[in-house]
Amino acid sequence: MNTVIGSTATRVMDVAEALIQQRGYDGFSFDDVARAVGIRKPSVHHHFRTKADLVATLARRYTERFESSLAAIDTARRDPMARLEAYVLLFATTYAKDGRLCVCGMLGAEAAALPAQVADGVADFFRLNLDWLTAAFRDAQQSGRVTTTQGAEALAQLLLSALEGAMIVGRGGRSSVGPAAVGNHLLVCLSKQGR
Amino acid sequence: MNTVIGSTATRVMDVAEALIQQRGYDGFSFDDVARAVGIRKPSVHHHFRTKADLVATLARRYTERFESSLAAIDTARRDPMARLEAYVLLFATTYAKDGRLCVCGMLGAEAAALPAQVADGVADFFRLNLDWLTAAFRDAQQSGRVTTTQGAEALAQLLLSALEGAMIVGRGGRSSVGPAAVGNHLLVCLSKQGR
DNA sequence: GTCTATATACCGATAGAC
DNA sequence: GTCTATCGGTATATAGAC
Repeated sequence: MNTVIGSTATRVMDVAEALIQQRGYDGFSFDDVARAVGIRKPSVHHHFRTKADLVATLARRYTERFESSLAAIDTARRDPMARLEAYVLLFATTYAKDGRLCVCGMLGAEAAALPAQVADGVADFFRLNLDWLTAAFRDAQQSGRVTTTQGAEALAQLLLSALEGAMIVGRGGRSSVGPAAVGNHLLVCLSKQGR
Repeated sequence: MNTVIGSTATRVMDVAEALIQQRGYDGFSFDDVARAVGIRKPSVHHHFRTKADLVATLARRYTERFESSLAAIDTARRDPMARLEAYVLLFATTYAKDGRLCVCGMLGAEAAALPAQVADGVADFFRLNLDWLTAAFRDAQQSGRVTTTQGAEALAQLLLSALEGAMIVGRGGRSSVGPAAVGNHLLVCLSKQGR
């Protein structure tokens, strides 16, 4: 009996995900994953034929989990601003765990050097987020909680960019400021009260 | 007589800089640089003993050039909003050239896996930018062009994060939206007119 | 499903000739 | 300043035994 939770394939994805968030696609190897999981390198290949397979699968899982979180926010919150604040919290929670970056933020930076199937998965993540945020900002504007004349699509791009960028600036600048502070400051600026 | 402009060391840095902006620190090799410059791998080592030396030197040059650009903006523009718009243009110009990322944005994402001397250079870049932006936003607030109640330091973090993030979201999401659009939208939201 | 062993290629870096 | 040759290490990936 093994006390480690989850199948080997799941544990491989968990470890690879954390390594990508800290070091990027080119910054980790199958051997790194194998050591952390407690198996040998060829055993990793048994579960994922290539590195591209592993990361593409892992990116899809990441996006699906995000999709679930967005659905949960829609269910739990009615107020548009509360939904946007909950969205910021998704990024803040990731970053709070050892300064981990968004998986697709890290991969997005490396997109020009990624296998096509991985880059496709990254694009899907951003599309999902922008669509959800656009709807959320449209609601916020219609309810009068956000009064800028900017379009909802532009506000979605702005918030997503600010959150992804805050992780990188926070890490690179060794700052205590992260996506939580940056995201909430932006929401205050956009809301009626911030003026 | 050689028609290529600049010393070999300069050309090595130019090529390495472009490779970092497209692929990141772990995404290029001395051999890649050598081929592009038209020399052999050991000749690159003659100019820069290690990869860390090369990238740290290149990052310093990048920051110094940015510092010159900021000084030029201060000289050419008096209006605080015009200065901020010119700042956005610095990122937009970089991104407009084949979708290149900010050197220190890319390296910032990889910071956890970088040699110390490189990570130090990245932190210097962000510190320089945040200091300049903080002063610019303070001026903009004192002149009444920016009326949010948020502190200038927070607004500096917000704009820098939005610009760095816009490059990554634009690249990863294969979007036509980049730092120019995102940065200018933010400035409109923060300015008196945008309300 | 995991292992040992291995193929093949590339990495950063160095020695030493020209 | 550039080269050929090479070192030692590691990368992704596969073959085949258990």
